[in-house]
Amino acid sequence: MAIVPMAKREKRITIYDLAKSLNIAPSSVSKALNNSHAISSKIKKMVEDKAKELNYVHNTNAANLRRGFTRIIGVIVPKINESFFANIIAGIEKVCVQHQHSLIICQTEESLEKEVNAVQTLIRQNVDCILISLSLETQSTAHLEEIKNNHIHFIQFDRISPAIDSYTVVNDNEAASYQAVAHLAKQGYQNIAYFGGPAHLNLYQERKQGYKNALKDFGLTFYEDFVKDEIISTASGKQEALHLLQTNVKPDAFLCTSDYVSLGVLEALQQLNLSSPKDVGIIGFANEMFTQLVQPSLSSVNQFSYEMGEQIAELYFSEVMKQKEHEEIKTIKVKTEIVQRASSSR
Amino acid sequence: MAIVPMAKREKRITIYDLAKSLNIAPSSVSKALNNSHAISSKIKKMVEDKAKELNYVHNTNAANLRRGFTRIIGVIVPKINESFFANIIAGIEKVCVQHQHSLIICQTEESLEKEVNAVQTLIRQNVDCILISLSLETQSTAHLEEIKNNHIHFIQFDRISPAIDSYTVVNDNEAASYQAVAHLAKQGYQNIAYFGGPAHLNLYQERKQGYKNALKDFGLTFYEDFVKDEIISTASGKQEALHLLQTNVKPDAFLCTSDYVSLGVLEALQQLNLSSPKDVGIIGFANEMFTQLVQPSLSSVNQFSYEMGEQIAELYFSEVMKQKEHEEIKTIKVKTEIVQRASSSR
DNA sequence: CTGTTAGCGCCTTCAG
DNA sequence: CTGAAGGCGCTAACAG
Repeated sequence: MAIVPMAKREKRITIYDLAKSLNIAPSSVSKALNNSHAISSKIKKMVEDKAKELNYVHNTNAANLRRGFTRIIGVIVPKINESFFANIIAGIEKVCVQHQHSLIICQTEESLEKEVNAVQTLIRQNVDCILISLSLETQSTAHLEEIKNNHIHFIQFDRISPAIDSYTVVNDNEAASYQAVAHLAKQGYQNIAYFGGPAHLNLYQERKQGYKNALKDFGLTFYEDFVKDEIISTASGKQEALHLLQTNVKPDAFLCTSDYVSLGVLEALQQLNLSSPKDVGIIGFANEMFTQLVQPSLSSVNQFSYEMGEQIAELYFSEVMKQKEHEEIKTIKVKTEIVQRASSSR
Repeated sequence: MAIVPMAKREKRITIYDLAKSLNIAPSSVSKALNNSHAISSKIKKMVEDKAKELNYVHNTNAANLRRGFTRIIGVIVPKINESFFANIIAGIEKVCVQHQHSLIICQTEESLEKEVNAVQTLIRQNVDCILISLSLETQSTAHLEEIKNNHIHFIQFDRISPAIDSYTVVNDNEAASYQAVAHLAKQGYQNIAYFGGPAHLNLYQERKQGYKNALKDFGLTFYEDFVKDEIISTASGKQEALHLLQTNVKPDAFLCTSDYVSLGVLEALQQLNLSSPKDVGIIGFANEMFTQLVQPSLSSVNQFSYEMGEQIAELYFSEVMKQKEHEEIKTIKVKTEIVQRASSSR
């Protein structure tokens, strides 16, 4: 019985094949395909045509290995499917495509362990740059040092650690928070509570600071009990609001660092038969889609997440990429805007 | 004046460095690092320790080039920041991490041109598999053929083209739509309109078919004018609803293939001083977060997007990856569920 | 402007 | 189980 030969998997077309069939040198083919100026437009044309004819596909991998860089950017976020981060990724992607770069995306699900793994993976993939927003768990930065040690550029955004030197792109959180409180104060609210996230994150410290500063500037009383640092979900927002609203000295407004928390506060009000904005003012952060759809509509700080994504990527292409090591690093502040809706308008 | 030498950029540590410093062969190092069985655990240990000591970083690029595959999966979606797709991506990512694979993400922004480019890019990157949901514009499939020609696995999901053979992961759109109409009928609605997307997409054809079948089975009248195929935004939903609700024979319910369209219908009702569910029933698709927050809350078909993402990836790892070419392909249907809320409960 | 040469770092034969 | 050799496909450096 005859042995049936394996279907031979046709070999990939390489620049050598093109070179051979055109009787020129492989390096010339390479130059032609890379649009080098050191090649005649005649050869360029020949090569392009032949490449099309033979269905040549450039092997990015081989080129990467040879060149030492990849035109790939790694992005690490806590959750891909949180609209704030999804928007940022979309913005980054848009700009990266313009610059012919690809994007590898990792999510940490708020776990330091996964964040460390993600960094590892991206380093091994030889990405040119890592764009990262830290997980809630992250307090150490050894893994970020690894990025530097491997001479990979990196930019922190939104949830950053000041413990490590890097380019950063953030909102002006202190100012945003200040403005939110100022807004509440102007609407006549006097006892303003702050529901923020874990204080080890810069971001929340700044928001708290802006809150405190505004209280002082507007002559409002600061109540230690009104300041909560671990409120980041609808459930915890509701629970804590229920608690505070049944004490002696109660808040008449809430500054929440997340719209989801605002939602929880709103639920608490409904349960207590209080109404917003009449009894209690609410303002959140992120300007999620749903804030304009609930009753009453929720005021929020628009963080311009999509634009933040664009700016992160643009920062990379305009400066970081070109930069020699040990140059001056830079922080970009992305504008914010108070979106006043029903929940804080009285 | 002396010439200052450039800071020499220390060279990357390779398996050769490890081999040299341990007095063994590079191939042994490779085997050790890859957990080959053809190596003693003694050497394995030595190598691992030395790798740690010298901060060795595996160069995935070089390995990819040599091996011919990359453990990278490419994902192409219309929009990263649409929650349906964001959830799918998140689900895919979760499973890929478990299998030590990375994800390159591209968005087409509903443009065929960008879709073609994305496919190109991913092919050049030597991804092992492409997971794709088509743009609204996509009617040709030449670029998908290219994927096959380059022997790259691929799976279509949600917005698929039947014009090309491939694994697919979709909802049972016809059944979902049928159940939605059945639900409306049971609630006593009789004149049910259908607001769908472009009919060249399979997905919408199926939903329309399910709608038609249900009308028939429940003895409801089919009005040609109640069927619209290009309604995919809140604005167009509102506009078309305003139109239909001011004709002689008006619908008393709307099946919308998107929650955003449902929202538009709701706006139209408010403008016409009609109320839902009393006057008009509404049900949408996707079970977006906001559907439970608006007044009245909106019924919707839950498509289990995150789970769909997981299943797509699992399909790849459990079958597609292992498959020889020209084997039987397969379609996975992801369950759906009618989420009944106020807008269709009377 | 074109061609030659020499690796990038790794993995996979195949010998021993 | 270990080692030697070769090449994945490309580009950069240099020579002509």
